[in-house]
Amino acid sequence: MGRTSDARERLIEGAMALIHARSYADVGVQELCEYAGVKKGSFYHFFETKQDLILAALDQWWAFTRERNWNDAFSSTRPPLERIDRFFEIYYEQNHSEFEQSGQFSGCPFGNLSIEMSCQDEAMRNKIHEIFDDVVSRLKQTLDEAVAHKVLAPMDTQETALALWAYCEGVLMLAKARQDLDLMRRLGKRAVRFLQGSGRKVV
Amino acid sequence: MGRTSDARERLIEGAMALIHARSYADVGVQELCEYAGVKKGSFYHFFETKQDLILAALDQWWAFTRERNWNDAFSSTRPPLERIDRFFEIYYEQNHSEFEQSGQFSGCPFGNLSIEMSCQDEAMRNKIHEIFDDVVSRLKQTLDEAVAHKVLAPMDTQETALALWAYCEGVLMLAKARQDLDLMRRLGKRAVRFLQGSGRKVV
DNA sequence: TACAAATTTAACCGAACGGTCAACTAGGAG
DNA sequence: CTCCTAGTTGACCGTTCGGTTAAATTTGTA
Repeated sequence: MGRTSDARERLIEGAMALIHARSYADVGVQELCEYAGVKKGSFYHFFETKQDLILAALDQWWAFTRERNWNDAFSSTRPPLERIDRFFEIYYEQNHSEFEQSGQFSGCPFGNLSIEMSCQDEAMRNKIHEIFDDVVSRLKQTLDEAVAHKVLAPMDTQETALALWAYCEGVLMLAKARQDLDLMRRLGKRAVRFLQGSGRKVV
Repeated sequence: MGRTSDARERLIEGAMALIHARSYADVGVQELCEYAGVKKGSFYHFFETKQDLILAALDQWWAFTRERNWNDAFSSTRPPLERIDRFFEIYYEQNHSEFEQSGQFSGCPFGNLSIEMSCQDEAMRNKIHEIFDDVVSRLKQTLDEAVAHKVLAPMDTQETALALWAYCEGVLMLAKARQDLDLMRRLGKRAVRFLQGSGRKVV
């Protein structure tokens, strides 16, 4: 069988790069193909639709992110609250190096697609929903540990994990709107402080 | 002079409705015109470009939001922390009634456009940046008052206001990704609790 | 009533959109 | 060496994209 071909890989990688920097609707199949050095006919040999490519790209990008960043941030050698700090820090570092390469601060690829597509494409919304749940469950585990170690007061860790992830995405959005990387660094550092208000009822 | 004509108004109103529900790129000039019952030639009589219409629509929508919602939430008759609560509540109520009308939870029109356009259109990014600054400055005023009334510990109110707005947008995004209105209600109620962790250093 | 400005209309532009197709090429397996 | 198939190629489809144009029509004013 006619084997070997990295066209598929190049399409997936290019897709994430282009769409992260712009948007799903703004990047066409033609441009995706040119960027990857692939003819349109080949594109449709590997993927049924443009949506299909993006779904595959989301899978791959997410697996990569999980592997590369999270084993770092959520390493069990760190104290729980430091993991949260590191979690935000890694997001910052990534956007920082992207900024130095492209001169642009594009934010979170999942968050971006989520906003653009959630009301237009159920399959994509579901995939991103799953990814978000995955993040939230790791955050929850960390919070559980922090509560068990008594570095955080007892709280509804599931809800707080959701709130924490919302905060993270919100920080990315706000910093993107201002094209202000330093804001992201500063607001990231506040995450743990917010958490410390979560367990108690102070009047 | 040939006067009267609400074509311009109808275009602006339709633009916000359609683009809020979908996205800038996904809604074309043709569809905008059909929705408003206006021919394309008329569109370009009132607006130079599609971007021009959206810029005008942002202005109008923002003026409307300011007037209608904020005089409520930020009314000086409310205690400061209640204003924050009400701020989140109003966002919830709005999305709730939109959901009942359209069966869809579209999130924040400004946040949505911000994510889609910040890296593609400087004029739009600047407008949204200004809008965000406007929100943040009202939140800061409220926090200042809360600190002065000693219902909140001393803190950097500017940074906290930014964090609060980021949280709000993040909650909108997460709830949109899940199409879960109740999540928005619940996470909104946690906002004040997060604030109470902001002033102190608890170990 | 006449004039001019504001508005509407429909026909039109080239380019790009997502997607299809049939013919062709390159390799590995029998 | 032949056959099969995964992969490649470029021409092509109808539709929509954002935007233009010039002529017609409505309108307020003098």
